[in-house]
Amino acid sequence: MRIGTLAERTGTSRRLLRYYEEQGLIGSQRSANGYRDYAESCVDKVIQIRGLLDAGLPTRVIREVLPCMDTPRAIRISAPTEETVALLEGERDRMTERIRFLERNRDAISEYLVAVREAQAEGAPQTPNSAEAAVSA
Amino acid sequence: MRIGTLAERTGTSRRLLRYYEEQGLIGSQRSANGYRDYAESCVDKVIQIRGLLDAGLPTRVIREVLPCMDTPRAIRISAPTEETVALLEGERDRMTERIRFLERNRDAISEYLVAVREAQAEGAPQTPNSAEAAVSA
DNA sequence: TCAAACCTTCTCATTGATGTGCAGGTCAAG
DNA sequence: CTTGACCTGCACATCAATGAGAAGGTTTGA
Repeated sequence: MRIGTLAERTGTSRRLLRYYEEQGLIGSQRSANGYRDYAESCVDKVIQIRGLLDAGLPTRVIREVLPCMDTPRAIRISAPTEETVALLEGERDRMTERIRFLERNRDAISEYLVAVREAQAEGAPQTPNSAEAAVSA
Repeated sequence: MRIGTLAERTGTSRRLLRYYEEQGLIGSQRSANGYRDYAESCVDKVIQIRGLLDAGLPTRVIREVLPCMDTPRAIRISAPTEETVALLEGERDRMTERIRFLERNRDAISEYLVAVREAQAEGAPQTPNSAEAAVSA
């Protein structure tokens, strides 16, 4: 498929897809006229890239990790070197750390939201902002 | 405490602490000589800022969120506007999404690592890279 | 008291990562 | 021939963070 189709199907701009290619995150064939020609699997790949970037992983890491998660999974074991395995183990651990971090902070926000609701429900049903004056010092 | 102490206790650079103040994330008193004087609570605050930034929240959002998470929690509810609450709910959901995504991808890496180990153990004990030739197409 | 070592201040400039905009040109279909 | 999708390449935008330099405060020990 061409870049416009991929852009539409993944919800990213054409420009960004070229950027990801430049960064080595995705690849493409070229048609005779020079147009990029993407495989079907690129759709999932791009979505995955978006997710990983949004999760805070830098492109450098995604570039390493992504080839190991090709679909269909079973086909490609692709003989990693020991260094690659070590790197992946490291990344896996870092991701676990990151997950914990996110959970802690999300929970803090959640707790706050609960506290706000409670304060609004019991404390000041008439003026929702009345807590401020009492506390703002 | 002065900036060097805070930097040491939070593991951030002095430079970055000044930057956070410039961004409105933390505050400080000034001593007679102009030196910044930080409250004890700043230690936790800075660590939390680090966590939230790492979680992908922009400073603009953290600036909104942070006053809501002051310790001790109970004292300050600080009357968020409805917009802030909505924003926080959005961020909370986005973080949950991110967590799910990270978990999925981390698990994919884990699975891959397991598959690699199995392949190495059973398939080709003599040449660890022999899988590559069979698959690399 | 003096000086060296260290800490702090401010400001301007820069880096690195993730994108976006746009100009100038090519290609293909109506 | 016009329109729209595509190409390359350069510049720009934003955000978080850092570097460097000049000037002044603080501490400590000779």
